[in-house]
Amino acid sequence: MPTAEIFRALGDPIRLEMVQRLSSGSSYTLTSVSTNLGISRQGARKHLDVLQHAHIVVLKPHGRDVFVELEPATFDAAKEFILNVEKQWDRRLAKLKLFVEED
Amino acid sequence: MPTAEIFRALGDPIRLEMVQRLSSGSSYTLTSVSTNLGISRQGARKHLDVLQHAHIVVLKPHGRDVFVELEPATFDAAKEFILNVEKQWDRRLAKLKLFVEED
DNA sequence: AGTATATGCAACTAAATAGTTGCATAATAA
DNA sequence: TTATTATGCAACTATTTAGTTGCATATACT
Repeated sequence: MPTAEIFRALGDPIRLEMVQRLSSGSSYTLTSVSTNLGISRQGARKHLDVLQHAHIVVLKPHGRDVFVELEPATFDAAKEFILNVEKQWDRRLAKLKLFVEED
Repeated sequence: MPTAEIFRALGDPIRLEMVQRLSSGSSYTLTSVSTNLGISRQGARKHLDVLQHAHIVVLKPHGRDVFVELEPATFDAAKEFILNVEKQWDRRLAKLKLFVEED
């Protein structure tokens, strides 16, 4: 899964809200994740498609309703990217400091 | 800065590439960040606008050229979000485990 | 002074996104 | 069985995005 697609999926207030609900709440079906977001059920459903394609979420049909579950493993790629950028940036600054200090 | 906007800015392969260059490389001007991306200078410039509005990057004009610098502090919001989701998710699983085990 | 370089700004197009409404269907509840 | 609920699918619109080209301008180099 390309990192950009994960970030892209997280790059929307409604989808972030969904993720937050899923991470903290108990059990969620499609409708329960989709209510009180200020948009229609079908609108919300499209957002869930985005999260699903980015493997942030898994949909598990169960009788008449569909349960939505978070897939926390996916966050690791995003986390790694950020941590790496910060690490490399720190190294840059360290090198720069050495360069400035040498004379 | 809303978290979603930061994620959104990172949610594109070209912008991710720019960020990676900036985190590791030495000194970058607008043109040097914008070359070898497969798009035109003006196309790349628009991506830099996105990164700038999300405060991921700062532009510092200097004579005829403009230097581009990373703003690593901004990544903290994104990192916090991810860490929080993972933490809450772990708590959920722990609680669930307790619930299942109790009888 | 004249040329080359780094950048900015604007107009335009094609494609993707976010959202809607309407209708259909399968599973549950009364 | 009839009504209700959870969902799916499709068509449609408005807006945003990604990219382009063309032209203007200011700084730097020779």
